Amino acid sequence: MSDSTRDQLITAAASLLDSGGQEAVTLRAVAQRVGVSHNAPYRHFRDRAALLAAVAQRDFVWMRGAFGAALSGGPDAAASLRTAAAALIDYAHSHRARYRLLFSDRGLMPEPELSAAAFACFEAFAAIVARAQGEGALPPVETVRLTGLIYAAVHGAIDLELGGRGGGKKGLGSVEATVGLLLELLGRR
Amino acid sequence: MSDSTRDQLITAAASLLDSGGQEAVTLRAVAQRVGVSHNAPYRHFRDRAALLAAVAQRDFVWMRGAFGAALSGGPDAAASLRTAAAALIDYAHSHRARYRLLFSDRGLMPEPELSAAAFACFEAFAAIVARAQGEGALPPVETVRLTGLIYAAVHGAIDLELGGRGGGKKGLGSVEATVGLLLELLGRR
DNA sequence: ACCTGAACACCGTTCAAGT
DNA sequence: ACCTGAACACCGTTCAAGT
Repeated sequence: MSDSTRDQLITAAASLLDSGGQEAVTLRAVAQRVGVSHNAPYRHFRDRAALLAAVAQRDFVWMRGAFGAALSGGPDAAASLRTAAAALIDYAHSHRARYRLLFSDRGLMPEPELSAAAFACFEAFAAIVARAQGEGALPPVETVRLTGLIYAAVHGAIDLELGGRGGGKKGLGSVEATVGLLLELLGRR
Repeated sequence: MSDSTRDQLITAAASLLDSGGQEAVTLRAVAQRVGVSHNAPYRHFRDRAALLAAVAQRDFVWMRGAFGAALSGGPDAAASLRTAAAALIDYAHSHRARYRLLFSDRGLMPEPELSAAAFACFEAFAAIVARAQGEGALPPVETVRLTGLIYAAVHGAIDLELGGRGGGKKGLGSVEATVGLLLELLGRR
């Protein structure tokens, strides 16, 4: 059984994002990869943005699963937190354009299903933070706010690097080092 | 004395960024605002990216000045730090597309002058962090790394909000609140 | 229900000229 | 040195048909 045309279009778009970035994802190139005419995608997606949203949707679900696995897999919540952050960083490095599609792209969020998937992903991360707070590895402030802070810091470090703003001459270390510093400083009490 | 055509093109591009975002900045629209033919910009900029880089360059210089003013204007370094962060947040809210151009856009940084301006801006921010450390308001870790962390967190909070990822349902507060929480937690020792 | 081919309006960029 | 008009290759999107 082969995938449906719709699934093939999503897969082709994701692959083009990886190999050539956002600008490489033209509906014509996507259609060509699947072997359909250049406007066949309009039978499955409202427009280009909706196709990209479908790619993001799929990845948000995967990411949520990775966070869930991190929570149940570590020896303690602090380790789970580091595992989750590492998963996010690895994903960003392996799929630069897709990372930005999920976490930076404006004009994608109106899709309600996508917002829900993004929210579920955030909640899975928050569950790890909550447990780490319970274990005393993070300060006992309101969990949502603390999660928002850590999420923002990790995202910011990744995004600056992807945009070429973190590079060598500024002297700031890797994304991993920045996140490590944050967790270390938050852990001291 | 009117501005040079080059300056007028930069101003027109910045204005279009504010009113319609990146996609509104077509060389044709820019040229039309200035009253020249649609390809006159090529006499002043290598291509569209170079024009956008010139906009970013101008704003990086302004931002560096704002950081410098924050450093010399506050009663103490902690206040200067909050002023600098507030300036960044205000700029992001007032010029959404321009903020992303400066801090997220890939494929802009190759321009060496722009990299230098971005670096100078970061250094001005680092000077504030260093003084805050000297006053005991921030932990005594390596200044570059701490600056990178704070920069990343502020940027991440802003970028998530600009991308629609910070919004209401997640329950995380405003960018100001997130940054405030970070500085509060870093200040406890 | 799904797909195709032609067409439209729009871009960035290049080029041969013009002053 | 700076600007113009025509042209090229490329897009997203729409539409009238086809099976």
